[in-house]
Amino acid sequence: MLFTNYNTKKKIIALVDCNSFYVSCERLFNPKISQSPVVVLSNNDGCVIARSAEAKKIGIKMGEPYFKIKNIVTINNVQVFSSNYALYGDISRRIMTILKNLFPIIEYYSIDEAFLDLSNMSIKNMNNFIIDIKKTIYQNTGIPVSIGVGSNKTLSKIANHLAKKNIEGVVDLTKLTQEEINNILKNIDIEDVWGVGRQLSNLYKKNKINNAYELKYSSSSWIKKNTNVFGLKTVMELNGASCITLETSEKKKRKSCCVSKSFGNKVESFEELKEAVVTHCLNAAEKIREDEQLVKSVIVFIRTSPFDKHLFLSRSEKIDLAISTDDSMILSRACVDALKKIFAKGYRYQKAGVVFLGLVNNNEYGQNLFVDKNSQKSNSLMKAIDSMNVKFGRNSLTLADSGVGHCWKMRRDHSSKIDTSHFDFLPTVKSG
DNA sequence: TCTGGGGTCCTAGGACCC
DNA sequence: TCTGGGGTCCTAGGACCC
Repeated sequence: MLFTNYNTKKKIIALVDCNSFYVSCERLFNPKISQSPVVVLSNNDGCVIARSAEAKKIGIKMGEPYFKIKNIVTINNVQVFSSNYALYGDISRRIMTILKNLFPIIEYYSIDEAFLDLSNMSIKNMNNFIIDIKKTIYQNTGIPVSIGVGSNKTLSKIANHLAKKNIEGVVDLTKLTQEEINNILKNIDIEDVWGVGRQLSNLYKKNKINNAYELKYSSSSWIKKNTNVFGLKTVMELNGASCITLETSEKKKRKSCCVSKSFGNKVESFEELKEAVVTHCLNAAEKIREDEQLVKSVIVFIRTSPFDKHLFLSRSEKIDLAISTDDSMILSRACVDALKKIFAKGYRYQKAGVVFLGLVNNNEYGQNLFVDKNSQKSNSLMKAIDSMNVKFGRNSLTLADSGVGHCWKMRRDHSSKIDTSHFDFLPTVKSG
């Protein structure tokens, strides 16, 4: 007989997810809109990326282009905001800090979600316990959250999906019987299962797998043959196994870094494209320097709008650097070289971007025979630029190639302009 | 007129080696 | 001379997530 030292103790995983996060952040500083329908738009005021419950109710869909819903917005007096990622990032850090202090085993899954491992805690009443977490976050930040608990990540996602719909805002699946869980899974549409996107849900529906219950009891050999290991893991987790582990490392470092933006107005000239590409390159360079990483190769891509039926163009060029670097000068030179190779006249470009690949820690790259003596000088120059930009705002100190006019820059017609680092935005409290 | 941005991971297929 | 086949590594593209 084969013995393994698997920890067979049942896992307890909680997923904390902020409700309509970007909307909730805007409401924090604007309590007057706490009952109104509110939406937050993507960069360039392009699409709807967050909706309040009221906005959902009047039929505004996730990802819908803003220009298509302008009528609904006017008729229903919907409050519209351009996205303010500096604000959302700041509120997110506050919430994650609270959670980290309470629960050391935590995965920061996204800007508004975290997985907690509660397996080793002695919790008498799970429902009361997670209601307390919810209250603590609300009291300290003003952001409402939902919490779902299950025996693995996939089931905690499903629990959270249900928690969003009930009044308490929390759901615990760990005390339920198999039959009770199955009845719940029968009411979860296949496309609402974590890890099942558009392609997979089409495939599943064609094969008569329409809900989470049917996926749970589908043939694993069929799943293995027709999907990938992720598909299989999802099925196993629906069956209660724990296959997708928590990524709990303090700071997950990037493996790649991409900065890309659509233009506020279409761009045709090489000069303007160059300005945009260099600006994106400098922003990406600042990000990877903050994480103390070096870049092995860069990709530059440009494209016209996919909705523009005439003259569609999408091109990219990759350049491998001789030596991994974090030097803005070298990186932007490489980006401009790449752009020269792919630029074509006569197109109305809608988007440009820069991707850094092969990121490594800069201390892993210490002693290179070919690192020239100027690199130390450049190092201190980069540090100086970064600290100036932290002090005076992004792009305040930059390279001449990144331009100064920026007529291609983003549209943000609905910004709340809230800046949590500024005294003007401290809320006023009146007493007596 | 106007349709987001930033990530991760997996797989197939090519190049190369022995 | 033997020109098959297995292994590894890399990359582009696709799918997924929020």
